[in-house]
Amino acid sequence: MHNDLDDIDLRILRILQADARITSSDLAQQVHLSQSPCWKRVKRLEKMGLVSGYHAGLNRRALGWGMMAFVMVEIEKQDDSSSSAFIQAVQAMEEVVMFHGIAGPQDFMLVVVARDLDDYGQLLQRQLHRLPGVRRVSSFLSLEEFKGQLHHMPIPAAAAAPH
Amino acid sequence: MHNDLDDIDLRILRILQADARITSSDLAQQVHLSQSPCWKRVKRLEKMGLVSGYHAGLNRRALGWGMMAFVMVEIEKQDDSSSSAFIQAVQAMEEVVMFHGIAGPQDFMLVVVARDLDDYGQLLQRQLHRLPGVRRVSSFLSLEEFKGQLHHMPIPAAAAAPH
DNA sequence: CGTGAAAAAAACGCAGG
DNA sequence: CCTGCGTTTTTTTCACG
Repeated sequence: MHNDLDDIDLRILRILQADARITSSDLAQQVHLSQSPCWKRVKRLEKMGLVSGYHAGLNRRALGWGMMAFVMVEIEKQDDSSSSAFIQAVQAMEEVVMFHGIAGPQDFMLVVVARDLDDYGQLLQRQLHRLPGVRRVSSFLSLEEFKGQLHHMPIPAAAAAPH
Repeated sequence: MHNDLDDIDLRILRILQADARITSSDLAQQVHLSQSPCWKRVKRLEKMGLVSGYHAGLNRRALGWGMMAFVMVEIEKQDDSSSSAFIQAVQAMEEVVMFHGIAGPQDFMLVVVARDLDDYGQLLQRQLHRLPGVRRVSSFLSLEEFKGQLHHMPIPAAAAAPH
C-alpha cells in the first residue's frame, strides 16, 4: 500500500491550512477537480493523519496575552527520573504554549505567554524557578511578531478586557 | 459599545480552538445554550476579531519536515533601513514558521523547519548567513516535542515520502 | 478520474415569548 | 435568553461512464 501525495493533495492541504471552512465544492474548484473526488481526497488525507484536526485561530492580544517570551531552561541532571518530573510540571502549565527538548548546553526551549511583564515575572519566580532540578532560566522577550501566529493558546478564566 | 466576553464566550472559544468543525448545535449543547443564540455568539466573536480564522492542523513529520530548530540571530546595526531588509528576507523564507524580534543581545528569534540536518545546514549557510547585516546565528535543535503543535507550516513543492 | 443526483445534516435567519 | 420553523447551503453517499 502506498500513500504518496500528488500535487493536488498538496494544494488541498495548502488551502485547508489557510481556510478550514471552505466548502468542498469551492475547494474542488480551486484544485480543478469535481466535488466528489475532491471530497474523497480530503477524507483520505484526514485518515492518513496528514490533517491532524481543524482549529480556530485565536487573537492573542484580544484574549489578554500581551506578552510572549522564549525561555531556555537548563536542568541539573539529564537522567530520566529527574527530568520527567520537570517535563510533567511544564506540560501542565497552560501559559506554556510550546515546549521542546533541545540539543546543546540548555535542555529545554519554552514559548510562554503572559498578561504582562508582572504576570510573566510571577510565572518565572513562582513557577518555573521552583520546579525541581532547574539550574538556569534565560528569557527572551518578544518585541514584535513578524511571522507565525500562535495557535492553541490558553483561554483565560476571566474575561479579557479589550480597550 | 462594550464587547466584553463572558464565561460562555470563553468556553466557546476553547471548544472551537480544539475543534473548529463542531456543528453549531453540538457546540450549543456543550455550553448549555440553544443553537440560535449560540450561533450568534460565534458570529460575534468572529466579527470582534477574537477568532482570526479556521485552519487545518497538519502533521509536520508526515509532510517531510523531520527537523525543527530555534534560531537566534544577531545583526550588525539595529537601524530601520538595515534591519528591514533582513526582516523582509526572513519573512519570505517559507521554512521560517515563526519569527519574532526579541529583547536582549540577540535581535531575532526564528523557528525553522527543515527536511533533515543536511537541509537545515544548507538553509543556514546558503540563506540565513548570507542575509545582509547578519552578525551571528545560534541554532538550538529540537530533540523532542513535548507540547505545542506547529500550525501554518510550509507545504513542500514535491510530495512527502512517508515510510 | 468524471457526472449527476438525492437524502441527510447544517447553516442561517426570523418570529413570538 | 428561549423555542420553533422555514429556507438555503453543504455534506455525504451512491450509481454509472
